[in-house]
Amino acid sequence: MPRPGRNTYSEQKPPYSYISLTAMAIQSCPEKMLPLSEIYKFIMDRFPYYRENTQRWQNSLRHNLSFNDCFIKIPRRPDQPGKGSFWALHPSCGDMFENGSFLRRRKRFKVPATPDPVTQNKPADTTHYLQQQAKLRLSALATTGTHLSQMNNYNFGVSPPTTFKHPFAIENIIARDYKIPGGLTFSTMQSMPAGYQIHNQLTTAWPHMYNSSVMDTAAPISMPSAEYSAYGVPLKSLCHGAQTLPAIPVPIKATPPSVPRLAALHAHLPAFLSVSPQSTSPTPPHVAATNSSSTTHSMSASLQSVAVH
DNA sequence: CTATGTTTAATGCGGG
DNA sequence: CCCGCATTAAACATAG
Repeated sequence: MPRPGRNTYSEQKPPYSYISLTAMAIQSCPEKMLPLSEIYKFIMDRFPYYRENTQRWQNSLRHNLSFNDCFIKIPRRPDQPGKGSFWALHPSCGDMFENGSFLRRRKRFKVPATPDPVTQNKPADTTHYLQQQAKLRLSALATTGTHLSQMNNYNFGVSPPTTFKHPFAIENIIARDYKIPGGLTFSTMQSMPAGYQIHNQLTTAWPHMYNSSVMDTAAPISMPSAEYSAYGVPLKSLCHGAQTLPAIPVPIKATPPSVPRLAALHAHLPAFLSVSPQSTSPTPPHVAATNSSSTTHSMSASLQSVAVH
């Protein structure tokens, strides 16, 4: 019998699917991308339920990452130590939980079936496609100052990068809530449409989520480097602002059906736009050297020990 | 070797 | 009841 304590609630299974949990984790960090291990950590840090049976749910989680198109892999730069890639959300997957339920999406996000304007013999579309890509990258550059490391064939689809954020957009849930000592949170409550009330309760009361102070200390589950993002971009520029674009992660989804033309794509773009890790790395050497992987897990560790009891 | 990824298959569950 | 999404298990590949 779970004794009536603070943990009673916390150990129940959170009302989120692995997909939403993962999305939360990813959205929670400024870079909008995380390595697998950090995703695990995020989840375990705030949802005690997932501190057990790790083998089971982590396998499921990995399955989800690979299986769902809404997650994309971002390669590590050579100067990024560690195993595995970073995981990010597909730029055009939008708010997958607009329907309000974090357990079940109304529709599985499927990458626009790779209409493969390239593979298909559609020269007209192809050029358009390429132009789109170029534009995307340019705007990315303009807003974030990011230099892209690797462009792969990747379909952004037509849907815009989602400008308006739902009150229940993952960002808003994750967004550090402005806590009041009482444990309540300010959110967009006041102006919340009636239909959202129920969920709003969720966002305010999260019995499953470790919030208080934990959020504040453990939230910056940032990369080993606190100064630079995965691409050596100063975090400050990417940081904060849910509106910041997802750091324009450059996906590397190993889109199965060949991608021969990618090389061609590169060729058509200004060199600085299509910098691949292998090719001339524009990254100043000092950037890489600045921080080693001296990750600091101390905080969360102590927190966990607290929660265990 | 372990962590990370990819895939397939079975099963559960909810909504239309 | 069927379809589609989610969960779980498990085999297998690969990278560090």
